[in-house]
Amino acid sequence: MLFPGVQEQLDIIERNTVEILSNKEELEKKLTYSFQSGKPLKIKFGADPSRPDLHLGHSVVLRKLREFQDLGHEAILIIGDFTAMIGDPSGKSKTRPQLSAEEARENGLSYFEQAAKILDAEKTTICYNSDWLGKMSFADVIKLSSHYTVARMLERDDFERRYRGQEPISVHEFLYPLAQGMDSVHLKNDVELGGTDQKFNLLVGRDLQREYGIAPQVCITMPILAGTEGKEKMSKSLGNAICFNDTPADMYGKVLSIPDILIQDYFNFLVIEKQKPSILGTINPSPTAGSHIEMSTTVMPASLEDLIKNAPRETKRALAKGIVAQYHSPEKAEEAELQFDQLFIHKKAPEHIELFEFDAPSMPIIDLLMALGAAASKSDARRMIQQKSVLVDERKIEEIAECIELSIEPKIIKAGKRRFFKVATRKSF
RNA sequence: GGGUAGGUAGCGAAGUGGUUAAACGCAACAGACUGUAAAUCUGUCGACUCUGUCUUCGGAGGUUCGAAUCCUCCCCUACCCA
Repeated sequence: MLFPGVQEQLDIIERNTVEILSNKEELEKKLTYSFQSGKPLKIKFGADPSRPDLHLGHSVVLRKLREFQDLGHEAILIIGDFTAMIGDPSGKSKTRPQLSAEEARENGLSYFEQAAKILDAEKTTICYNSDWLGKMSFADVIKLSSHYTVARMLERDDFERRYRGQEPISVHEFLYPLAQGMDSVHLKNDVELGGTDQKFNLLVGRDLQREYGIAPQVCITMPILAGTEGKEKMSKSLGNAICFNDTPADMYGKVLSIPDILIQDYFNFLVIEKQKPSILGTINPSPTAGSHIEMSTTVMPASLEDLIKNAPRETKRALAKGIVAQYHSPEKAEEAELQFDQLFIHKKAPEHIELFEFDAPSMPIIDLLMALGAAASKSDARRMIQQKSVLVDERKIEEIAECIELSIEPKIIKAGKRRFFKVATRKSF
């Protein structure tokens, strides 16, 4: 196995990271050993299968894992099915659902399928931590917990904050970092990746490896990506996430909606390194200065900072297109952009609208909205009509009791600013 | 085991016998505006057979003309003392 030079590897690995713990030299040593012996390093990343909807925030770490793969190292994705089965109640009173063994496996599989959009699936090792954690006896657990002290646990900033704030901390919450650490003991991995919020857990793994006589892992933390609203971290439950499985149109629109100050981070963390120049190259840095005059055809790609400053809109559009292209395809990205312009600039219905067919010659508009899932209740549907946000074939619905005639020829229903449905009958009456 | 404070709509949080379907904030939805699904402004935001009706304030009973508000029991959560 041939690896790139150690320095070259370091440069790639170090990019976009927040911290390398305990230090870069340790990583360098591992890389050097690997380079000389021809043995790939084992890179561990733990996945939480209780939330199998991957979003761009996850991609930051996954991308780093992919970079390791491309350098010839072994990526190990650990599905934390054991911990998911117990149900992690950290947070407040958010009784997390306890997953059954099957659900945990299923979610884990779904996680992997999504992660494969970034990882080299062929070269990824998947492990389920129930395989070893599930076999531990109570005695093993007590022994494990004896390796750590309460004081050290309380070093963790959120534990400390909760303790001082007289908020509850369950004993098993102390066990979570230890369980995660046991994964590292079991795998004997060389490096573990995680977001900065995982720093403590990563370090526990390092400590435990040492306690169990294994070479301690290097911990690499990656930045936490802000969500589309620009403040909180990206998270499905906060509703500010862009998911791998979002449709091209959704994804494109969501990227465009981020505040301008986020463009730089998104570009740096979410765009594949080698695609960056070509994306920057497509942006016309001075679109505002006379749109009909082509200034120069041989401009060097401007720097990202300049582009954001001078052409935020164009930069963001290129970013959005680039991201959609990654998760779908360049064609879909192009299509998403056209559709977006169509919808928001030209205020027209998109070309592809989902068709719903019914077995009735006509339906009250309220029932129709319910059936389409456009309204949560009849009251909700009523409200939408009262707010004059429902259009059938461009005609605004004014009457709550109105019946819509259905035919084989589909009608287009617009509910709100950007929800469209096509409705038709299955047969003629 | 003892004590204290609590459990209110998706979340947070007022209300402590009578215009209270329940203030306010967030989220959500809609409209206007916009390079944007951002920001801002405006409106909506329990359900229904909708100018009215019905069901909600941890659960079950009870007091009362009338209860989220008072009483009893139960369940749950947090903290303090042991």
